[in-house]
Amino acid sequence: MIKKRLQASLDRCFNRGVVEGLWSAESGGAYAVEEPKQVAHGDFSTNMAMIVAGREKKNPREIAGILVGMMAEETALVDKVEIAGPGFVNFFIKPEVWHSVLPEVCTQDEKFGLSDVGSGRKVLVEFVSANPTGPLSIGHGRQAVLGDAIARLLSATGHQVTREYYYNDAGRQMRVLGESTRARYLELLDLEHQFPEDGYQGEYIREIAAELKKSQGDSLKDVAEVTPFKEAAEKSIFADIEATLQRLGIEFDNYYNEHSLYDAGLIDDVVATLRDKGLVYDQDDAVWFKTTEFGQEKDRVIIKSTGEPTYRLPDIAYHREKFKRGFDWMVDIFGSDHIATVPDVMAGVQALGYDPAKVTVVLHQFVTLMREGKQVKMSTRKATFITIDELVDEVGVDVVRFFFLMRKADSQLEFDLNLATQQSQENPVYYMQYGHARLASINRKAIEKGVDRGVLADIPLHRLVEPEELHLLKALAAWPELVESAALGLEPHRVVFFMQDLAAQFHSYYNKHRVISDDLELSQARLWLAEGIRVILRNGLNLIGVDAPESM
RNA sequence: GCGCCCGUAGCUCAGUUGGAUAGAGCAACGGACUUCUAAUCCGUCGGCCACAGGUUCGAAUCCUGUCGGGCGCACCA
Repeated sequence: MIKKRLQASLDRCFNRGVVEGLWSAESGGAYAVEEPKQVAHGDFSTNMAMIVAGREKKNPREIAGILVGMMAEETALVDKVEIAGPGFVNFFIKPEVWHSVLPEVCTQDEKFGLSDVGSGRKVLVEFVSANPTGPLSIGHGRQAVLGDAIARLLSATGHQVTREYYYNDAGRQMRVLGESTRARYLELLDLEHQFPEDGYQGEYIREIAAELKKSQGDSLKDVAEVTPFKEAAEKSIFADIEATLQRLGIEFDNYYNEHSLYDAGLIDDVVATLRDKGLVYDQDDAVWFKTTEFGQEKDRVIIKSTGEPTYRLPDIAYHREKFKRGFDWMVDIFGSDHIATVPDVMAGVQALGYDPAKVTVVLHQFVTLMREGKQVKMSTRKATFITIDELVDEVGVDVVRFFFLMRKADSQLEFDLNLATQQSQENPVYYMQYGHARLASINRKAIEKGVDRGVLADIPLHRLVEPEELHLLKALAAWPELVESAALGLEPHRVVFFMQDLAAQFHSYYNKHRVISDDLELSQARLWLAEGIRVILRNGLNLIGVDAPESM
């Protein structure tokens, strides 16, 4: 929030320079305000003089000098302005400005950090989208948590978010699922059966078959159709998936069935539209989409010679529907193994006359589970498969969510089970939760001791003079901007890192200074500082869907 | 062979649209509990940011190439 105020001041100076003919408007927006790593370089710093000087072919320090003169008039905000290095302009913010942050944090409370940068834009976040052929895997879990956190961030920043789960219950996969279920069913009845070669071997299929036997007896033994088995399996598996997601604290606004695209004739319509545009042709009994027109190496089949569409076609039709449904921004969250579909869908979107720039694909890399320093091998076919449910059973929801959000999406994620199960010390989840619990504990202690923190407006916040205190206040002030950029960049891991840093600052402060002391005024000021930190920690934990405990 | 992602401390990873002396956790070693929660803190050790060029006031960040790892490259999804 302070950074934005400074940015605004700087923009005014820049514009003034334009009006006064000191420089042209060209370099507007190209300069940055950042927080220097070195305290000696002030609270904020800008490279504006260097950027302007570069365009104007002038000496950066000369431009910086003009800027310093202008900014020195911003006395409400700035204490001191300095030129440094090759032409940086460093700003030292007045302490009372940092103090003024605290009432805003505490008054806005849960709302502090929320913004309306999204200005009500309609965003569709599509994630998980696993077909109901089995329990959610660890990889799905990462995607689920990532998508959920992104959706939370977007909601927090004034976007109108719809969470959608797209699935297909009609393809070959599902037929095999039905056949696998039937085989297990017949097996239970001691009847002759043949298990499909590429069938689903998981234990859950046996359970579904057992349920079927219980409810239907042997009445299905002569049914030629695979449908009842498929439907029973789908229903059961979907119920499990939803239960798993619910455990993780994830709810969808909408489940979109691929099949509905066929029912509504939208698949045929896409083909017809593309054909009209001359972007589709027939060859070898198949229908091809001229993806080469969109910079790809070769054209792709969208309808097989069997008459069945490939996955590309419904994907394209689905994305067209997203546009038609009026979304301003579509965020697709995919595992990296789906990377091949991205260019095809984008080409399709573009071919149909929509703007592919409105679709952002977040690709996440795989998760490797580590136990005792060794990778846990997983195979869908074999029994070594670990589900997200089992992982939650072992380490709990908070740890699972936190670990999945600790890394940026496009790096591979190593999930260390030994670390995750540790209830103490190294486990970074507890570090932040402990911080929150500690803060809550301070409040309880103050009440116990009869130290009333008083009314915020009357508290002498200028008593907060320690470097650690100003540093903490600075962090609180940075929270709204952090949320904003994490949201727009679709990067929840930045929230995690920010909070770890804040928690570290607090723990350090706690060990160095006492909040409650004989000095009532100072105690009150510090109690409110503690409250401010607690607000941010809690808001942050809420944002990533991790519990903020009052005590541990 | 081609495309995308990654390569930063012994390990796991951060590093905001290029910014000033590259950070954190873990591991290792040494310290701090009669005082608000020691699930904490403080200190020490640890780096040719894979490699080589280029772009410029300035590169871990951008461009090109090389090497190494992951994921794709179907008339599977």
